[in-house]
Amino acid sequence: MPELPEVETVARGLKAQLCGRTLGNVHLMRSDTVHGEPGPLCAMIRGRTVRRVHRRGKRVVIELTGGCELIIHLGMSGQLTVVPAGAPVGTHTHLRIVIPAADRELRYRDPRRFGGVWLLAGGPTHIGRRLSSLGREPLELTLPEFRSLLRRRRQIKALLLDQSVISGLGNIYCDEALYRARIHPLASADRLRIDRVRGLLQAIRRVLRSAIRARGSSVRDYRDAGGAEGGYQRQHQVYGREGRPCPRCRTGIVRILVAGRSTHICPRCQQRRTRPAAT
DNA sequence: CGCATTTCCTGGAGGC
DNA sequence: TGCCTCCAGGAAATGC
Repeated sequence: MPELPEVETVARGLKAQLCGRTLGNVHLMRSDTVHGEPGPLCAMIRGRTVRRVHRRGKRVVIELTGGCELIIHLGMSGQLTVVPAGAPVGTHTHLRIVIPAADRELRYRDPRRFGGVWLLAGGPTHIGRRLSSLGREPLELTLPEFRSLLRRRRQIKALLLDQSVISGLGNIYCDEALYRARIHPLASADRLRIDRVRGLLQAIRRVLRSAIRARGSSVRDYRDAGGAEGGYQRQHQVYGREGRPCPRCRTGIVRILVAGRSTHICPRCQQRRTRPAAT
């Protein structure tokens, strides 16, 4: 499930392959994967050159000349790869963009179709407005900013998963960060003491940075821009480890449901506690 | 407002 | 082997 570290890894891989390249023909096999500006996608992007590739939240952003951008959301099972032009086309490949000078293709494949591609035009200001509903980048948050985001009476995990608040965390990294910070996912965000808030921000940063270093988590479908798996799943301490011992205290990891998501906790390390009443 | 539930979609896992 | 059901989850919509 591509979250921030996976999308960052994909974006970095694409950057190396795409920056400075001019795009050629576009083969759109499933038209409902593309949204945004009207008009034939091919006509809109053919001949444009890739200026920059980066990540915003869980989205890959490919900036093209002429003030237009391709935004790709990988959903659950989306893969963006650059392959030799003649490589066999896998099932559920919805979009191919030829890179003529490199004799390669950018391919977008998404079996479960939770992802999508947006073509945005009209220059940076217009595009910025369209992306303005995305929340803050977790790796850029300061402690005071994080504190202010947490001043709401919401389950902490539900808040962390809310992309309009913080953009980039998904189920895996929420569970891993809450475990490392020893916070119960159902704890109310506005009742966490400052030391817990500090610890949580630190845990989020550490988990995300380690996961980026390991090139993401390949639990099921995730592959990077070169088709390779990530390695961070080997460092998961709670996610997908129901029944196995907590790395800290050996208590069995338990799976509960929070915000409609399966959630993995150590019942001993992550106890629900309420703040003592003020006297 | 917040939270639970449902929807979209498909492949893989497990039951029989 | 084959068929069925269930499950995973990001995000948006709906209901309470």
